Amino acid sequence: MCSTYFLQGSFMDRYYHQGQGDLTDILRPPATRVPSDARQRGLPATTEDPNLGWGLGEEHDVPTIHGEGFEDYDFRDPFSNMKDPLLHELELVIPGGSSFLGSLVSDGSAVNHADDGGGDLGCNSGTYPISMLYAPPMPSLSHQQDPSTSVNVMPFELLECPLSHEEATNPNLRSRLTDTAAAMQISAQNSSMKRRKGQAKKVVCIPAPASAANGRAGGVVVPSDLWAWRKYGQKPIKGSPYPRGYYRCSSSKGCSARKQVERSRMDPNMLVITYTSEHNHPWPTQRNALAGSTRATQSSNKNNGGNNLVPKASSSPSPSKDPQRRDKRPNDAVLTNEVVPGGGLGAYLKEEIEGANDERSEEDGIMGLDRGRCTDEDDFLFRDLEGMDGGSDPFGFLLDQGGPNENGRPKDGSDSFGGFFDCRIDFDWYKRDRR
DNA sequence: CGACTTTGACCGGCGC
DNA sequence: GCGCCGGTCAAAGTCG
Repeated sequence: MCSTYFLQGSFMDRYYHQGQGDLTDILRPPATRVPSDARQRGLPATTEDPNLGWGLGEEHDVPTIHGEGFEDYDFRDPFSNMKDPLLHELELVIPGGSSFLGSLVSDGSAVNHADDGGGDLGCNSGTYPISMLYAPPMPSLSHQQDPSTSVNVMPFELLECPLSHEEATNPNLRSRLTDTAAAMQISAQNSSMKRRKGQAKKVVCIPAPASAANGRAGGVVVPSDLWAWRKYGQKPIKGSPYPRGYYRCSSSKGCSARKQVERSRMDPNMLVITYTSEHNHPWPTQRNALAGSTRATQSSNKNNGGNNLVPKASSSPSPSKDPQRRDKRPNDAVLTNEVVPGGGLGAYLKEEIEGANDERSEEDGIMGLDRGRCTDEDDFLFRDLEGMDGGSDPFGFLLDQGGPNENGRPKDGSDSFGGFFDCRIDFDWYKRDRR
């Protein structure tokens, strides 16, 4: 059996809605409410609950859950032996600085709420699930029995999977949750993960410029990280209508850090960013980050940087016989870097994905996207992106608040990803079976 | 000039 | 062995 664990939290909303937001607000989980019948339900009243083990002496956000099935949630189990799970993993993994593989404790009795027909999965108004930990049934990651806990210790690769608010709250869509997990599994198994065992890899799912997609004005927060990235490829991905962009670190020559950015196939409002390898250089200074970044900002204002608007001259070789190589890279995604002068934390990641609402046949959607199309909605998205507050660092939660040390590493010695886990976020945990 | 993006070609792993 | 697929390379073009 394979269980999928959902993390749910509202920190993104909280952070976004706070505008620039003080990182300390993210690093420190705020006191929040607990269901009045928490005791009857066996829920922890506060994070002091030793079974929950947050250990911060503050209440944390236990979501309001409506409908049947909620009784099946047991926040004390299977995490009864864990401290903050993310940080637990951090302790296990980060010191090596090269792997995000760890163990997640499961009692093997997770409940599948995707099929229970119950009501609200548990999203408070204005919150949405952030991510999902998925335990891929990889041969090398078979379950192990932990004799001390009598529960299954399920190695997992940290995947944070798209889960939209709508998916979480709409019972009709909830069956897709398991599909999402499956899609992530397929993606993972098809990816270099399988070919590069042991390579550090982290998948982060973050909200895309959802307000643009939703047509809401303003307030778009686009993820950024400290590093400067240069796009070196884009490919359509089988099974996904959205292409995947490939980026490598341009902050320093010879840096092997890479990331892949794609829009979630399940929720176009979510971005799935996959980081691989590590930076072998100090965090870029603002000056470094600025290098070569201005054009990206400008080009994004013109849809795609210009190339796709003016068809490339016939200098390109003739199309390949390989159907995959035949004009299969739609300009669906444009992700560029933007640096915030004085912002202190470097490059924005700007993104536009075209065709999020396109209705395509699978064949067309995956293999035959028209190149160079750009919808009014995309224009709107760009306008929205331009309206971002340049002084904010919307992705700063990924970074250790203390910044890097002289070696370019976060002060705690973790790798560049570690800062992400340094953030204490009031996650709520759900467990869910995946069949 | 040097940064960027775009995009067809190339490469290697994997399944059949 | 072949084809599919994901990841990368590199030429071409853009931009400040």
